[in-house]
Amino acid sequence: MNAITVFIVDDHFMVIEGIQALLLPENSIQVIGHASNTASCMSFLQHQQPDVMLLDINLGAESGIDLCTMVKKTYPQIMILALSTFNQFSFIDKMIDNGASGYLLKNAEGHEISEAIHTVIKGGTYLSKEVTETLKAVEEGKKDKPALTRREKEVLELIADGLTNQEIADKLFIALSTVDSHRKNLLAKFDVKNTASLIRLAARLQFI
Amino acid sequence: MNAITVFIVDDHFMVIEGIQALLLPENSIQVIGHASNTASCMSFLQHQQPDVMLLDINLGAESGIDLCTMVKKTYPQIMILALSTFNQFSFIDKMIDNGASGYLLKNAEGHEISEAIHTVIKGGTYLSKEVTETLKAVEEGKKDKPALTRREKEVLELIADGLTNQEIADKLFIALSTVDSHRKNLLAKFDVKNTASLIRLAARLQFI
DNA sequence: AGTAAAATCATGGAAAAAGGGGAGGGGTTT
DNA sequence: AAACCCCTCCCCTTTTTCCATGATTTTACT
Repeated sequence: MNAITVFIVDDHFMVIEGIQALLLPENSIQVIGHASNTASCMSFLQHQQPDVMLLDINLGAESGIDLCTMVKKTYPQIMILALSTFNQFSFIDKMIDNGASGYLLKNAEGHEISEAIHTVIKGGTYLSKEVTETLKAVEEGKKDKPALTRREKEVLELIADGLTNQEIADKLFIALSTVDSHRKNLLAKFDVKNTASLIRLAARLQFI
Repeated sequence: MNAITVFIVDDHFMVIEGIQALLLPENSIQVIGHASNTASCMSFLQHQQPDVMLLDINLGAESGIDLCTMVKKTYPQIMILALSTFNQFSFIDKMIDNGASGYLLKNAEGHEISEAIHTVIKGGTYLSKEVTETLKAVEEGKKDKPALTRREKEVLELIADGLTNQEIADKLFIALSTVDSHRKNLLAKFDVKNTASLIRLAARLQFI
């Protein structure tokens, strides 16, 4: 059986060296090259395609997420294993969406890398343990965000813009008392008791 | 002349391997060990002290910044070179404050590491080029942020926490009218006219 | 067509914030 | 010593928000 060929894309020289050192003792895996940016990666792939690609999601100014999409479009048979320091939902989600077969954190143990490579080559999906936990936490966390109605969002925005209830009423062509109602509902939904905490919480939850 | 001894602290196995691989050809530098957390680092230092320590600022759950302080307190002669993926002012600033002699980004070229090590061993300070630029940018950026006094920051935090002026006064053991004054000054400095816009702006400018 | 949710409006009162103006004491800088 | 900033405090007025309670009309969905 031939060794699995692996190509590494990372803008951190240290990491490329590290992965190579870690995979050296693995006879079933062979690192056939590496790149530190989009251009040199695509240029390499024109001549030779690995079985698995270890791809850092953060390539300095460039985006590993975009590169993932590009590679998958042209070479769908290459299995991509995302590599990242960030255990953040937005990244994980995007990479999986864009065709990655796994998400490996850089603090992975030595054996995890080869385990992940063997998993994805068989068509499986490999996620670091912490990553799985993050995905779960996000699912649960979604419940923490209050579900706002269209109008409530609108009013919230205007409050954050610094308008008073009267000004909001004028802008939306509704009565002062209506704005007051929406505002009360906002305070209730966010479970806060005044504007200051409302705005901070809304900001943290990315409503504004 | 003896080789410079180096100790590496990083929770990313790949990075440790990578640095070792990169420093291997350097005859003047010898890696004498590595650790991936605070405890094993301190325990190593009890038996042996390196000339230079490469210290990741982000050790998973632990903080490299705190470790830096600890090490410098007990072994002031060890030169510490901060290692990070993040080119962020707050980190850079804290590490330098806590006694680090340099700040190296992980996307450093191979030769940068040994260059940095040689610089700090001579008592100099080594900052990656991008880091220097960040520091400059922050200096300029400061002009956009209003300069708040100690007390104003304190009051701002408490407002954001949702406390009323009276509650803040009680907490800080000052009169209601004083809190009122600070609040008025905050509105003036941020050039806004009410709490909502104050909090949003403060959040965007990273005050809270 | 029926009903649940959302949006609309109202009244009245208490609490808090905003606006304006003034003032004294402590510390630092020039 | 004068100038300056910060922190402290006060008074008074107006505006705005917060709270309680209740009701009507749209809109959206089964």
